[in-house]
Amino acid sequence: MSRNPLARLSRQSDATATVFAALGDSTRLSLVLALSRGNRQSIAQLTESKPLTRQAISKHLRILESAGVVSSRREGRENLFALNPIALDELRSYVEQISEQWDASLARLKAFVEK
Amino acid sequence: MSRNPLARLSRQSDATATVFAALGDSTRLSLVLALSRGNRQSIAQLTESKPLTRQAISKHLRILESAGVVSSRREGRENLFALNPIALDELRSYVEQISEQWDASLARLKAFVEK
DNA sequence: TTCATATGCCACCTCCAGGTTGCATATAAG
DNA sequence: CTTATATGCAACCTGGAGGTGGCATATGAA
Repeated sequence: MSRNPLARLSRQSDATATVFAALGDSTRLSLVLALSRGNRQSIAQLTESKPLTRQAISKHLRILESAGVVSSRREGRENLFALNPIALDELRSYVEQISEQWDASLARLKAFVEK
Repeated sequence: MSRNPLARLSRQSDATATVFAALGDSTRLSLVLALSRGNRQSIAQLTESKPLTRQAISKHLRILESAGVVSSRREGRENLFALNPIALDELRSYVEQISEQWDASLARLKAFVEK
């Protein structure tokens, strides 16, 4: 088990690409936005405000779910969706790791130049 | 100009979806990773370690560039690419805003239940 | 000058993401 | 029981994403 941050990032990168891809569609991003209010919402509710078919929204929700961004639970005849805060945390940590890596290398470069 | 955080998020969301989409491909994510070491690298250099054609890598780099994740500068006969830290900052801020929104709504819910 | 290297541009191919419609089914409401 | 609502599933369509190879061109090296 290496502690090399680049190696760690590279190991995670496939799953991370999936999460990024899930968020890389404006419809899905708007769904995430709608769910970020914290209320669990059914597919029908999430469809109401959007110019798409219920089936389209349903597909998007499945994509978000299989990426771990969202989780669902059947309740009666409706399927209620909510954000999965864990995915947000992982995403944030990934972005921060890349930023830090980048900042570190810039600092190294600066130190070298000023030497 | 509303101060409503959801409205602000929604206004940004199109550009943000583009950035997420740019990072939502494992090849491009690995390019970002390679560039996160901080050295400017040419297309040929970035292609070396990958099982793809130079043209494919070139296309991916253009996508990253038009999303603002990367910037390039022609130098002699080579085109040198580097990470654009601004995009990373914006991404981080977006993820954090969604997280905060989510946390706030959970807190509200908790307060309501415990009332 | 001549040769090798680094890119850009273009045409072309294949496959899947994003949408739609139609039909079946389960559950709530009257 | 009958009707309306909420979803799931499957077939189908279309455009663009991701790759390739070929050829032209600019620049560094011998």
